[in-house]
Amino acid sequence: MATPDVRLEHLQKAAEVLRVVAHPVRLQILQFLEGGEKTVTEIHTGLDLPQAYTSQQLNLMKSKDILASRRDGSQVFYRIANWNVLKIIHCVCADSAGETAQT
Amino acid sequence: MATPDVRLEHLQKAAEVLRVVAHPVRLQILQFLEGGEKTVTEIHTGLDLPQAYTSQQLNLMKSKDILASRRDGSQVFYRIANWNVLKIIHCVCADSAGETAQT
DNA sequence: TTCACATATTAAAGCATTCGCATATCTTGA
DNA sequence: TCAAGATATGCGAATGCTTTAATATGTGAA
Repeated sequence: MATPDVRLEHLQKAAEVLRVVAHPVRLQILQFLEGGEKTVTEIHTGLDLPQAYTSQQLNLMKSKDILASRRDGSQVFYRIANWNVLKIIHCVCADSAGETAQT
Repeated sequence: MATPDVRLEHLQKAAEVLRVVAHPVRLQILQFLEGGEKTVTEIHTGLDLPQAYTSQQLNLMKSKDILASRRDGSQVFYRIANWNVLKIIHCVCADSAGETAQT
């Protein structure tokens, strides 16, 4: 019995989160962080990405509350703040993985 | 123990599907189709969208195998073909809904 | 303060998406 | 065949995203 407009707002916000997640590099980072928090250096060397580029993606995801960060000295640790995005990844990876092969 | 490259391919494909889903109108259409197949007219009048625009979005999602269609006379019925996208929607809606209010 | 390391910011070029509009195609009934 | 309803297609301007490169800032040690 709710007006459809209420849902539109939800969908708007949902789409916003999805749009950020819908990117190969950002998906890669999120998977990498599934094992626990990591520094920027660990991420950009571990995934072989330029430092500045990595920092940009991290900050983008942080601005959408998908990631959170913690500073320790000169290093900054990033971690997953919105674990629903991980569920999303598992859904969509189960999807494309299910058709091609198993891990 | 797999090379990371194998996963990159997956992520690339996953991101592609996600990018199509990550759009308010397309999310709206997908939710609308959750109840079962509907004609283009039902969709575009039900959601108050221009017909041509609706058809474009439907065809885009069909081209990515998210939707499938069936013709019956002059009408075309669209239905969800990839039910994983529905799971995705539920994840991301549970997310944004959980923080604001319940229905 | 100065150096070296870690991280963040900014600008810009190239490319893709969005969405409205006009119009084309397809289908059925008269 | 013609008209009308249902669906699809092509075009284009505005907007947004991606990515690189250069550079700035922040931190700790000497």
